[in-house]
Amino acid sequence: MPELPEVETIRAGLQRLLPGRIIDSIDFDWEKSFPNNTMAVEEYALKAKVTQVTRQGKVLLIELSTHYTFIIHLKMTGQLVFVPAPHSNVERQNSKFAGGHPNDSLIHVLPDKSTHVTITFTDGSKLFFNDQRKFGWVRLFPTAEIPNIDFFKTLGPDALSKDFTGAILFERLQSRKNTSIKAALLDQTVVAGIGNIYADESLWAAKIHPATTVKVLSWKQVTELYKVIIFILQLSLKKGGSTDKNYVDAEGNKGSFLQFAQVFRREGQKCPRCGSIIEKIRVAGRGTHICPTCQKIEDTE
DNA sequence: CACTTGACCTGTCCGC
DNA sequence: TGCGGACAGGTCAAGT
Repeated sequence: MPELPEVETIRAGLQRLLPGRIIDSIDFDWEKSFPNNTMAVEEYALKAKVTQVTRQGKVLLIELSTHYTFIIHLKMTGQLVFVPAPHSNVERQNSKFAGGHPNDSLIHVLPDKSTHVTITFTDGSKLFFNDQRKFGWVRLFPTAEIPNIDFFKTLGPDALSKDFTGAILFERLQSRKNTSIKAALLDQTVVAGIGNIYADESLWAAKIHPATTVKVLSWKQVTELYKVIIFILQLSLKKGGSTDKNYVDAEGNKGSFLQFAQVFRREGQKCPRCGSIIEKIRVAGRGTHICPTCQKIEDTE
């Protein structure tokens, strides 16, 4: 369930840790976690240098000096954890890690049974792709061809980019006007980066019932929804994202945003705004958390 | 085309 | 204690 704040936190960590490193070898134990042509990997990934790490929505892009890029989707339980070389005192005594790497234990526990891809760099450091449920994947693509992939062609604006505004959200929602607002927010072709946690939190903050049909929402409501989406995503980014079960950042640290969540995973507790008991219902096939008092279905039909 | 549902997986929890 | 089944949720394929 890494969503935009989680993927961005990982990206920022990897951008500090990876550029300049040279890939020495790649191992994987599950074909679908690393669906790539062996020849292409040997020719364009091995001995390649990492140039930069970027992100589009929930997708991470590790760009290489060979003009190929690793496209990585973590789906629900994916992790990307960097571990310095076991005996690299230089790495482990730098300013941030003075006194030892904050997650020294990872050096000893990784790889584990959820590790499906391991990228080893020439300096002995490693990047582990762990994925308990095996839904995620690491794919190698020519960098120039990425914009032509269907997923990226249809991807909506990144929720934290300048291209995403209240007016744009309202406009893009018009293509999904007969579905629920929750389903529309989860649709990555409308806006990229929102998943179940931030959809529920945003709709609670905007006082909109998740099952509300998109077409009945007013301009004012959509504008308010836009504002709270940005606020919540930025707050989560500051807190290092949400750790429910599996999420950790590039160095194995958990995020603390769920401590600040108002409704997600809080069924049975009081709504912080009105005191009603938060309920868990099902909308768009997903577990959905609402305050039954603050979030009423609007019926203008 | 718009929209919904099931499949992909494994770990966990709940009821019997 | 063990076992079946529901559930967790991002995306795509297949269905209506």
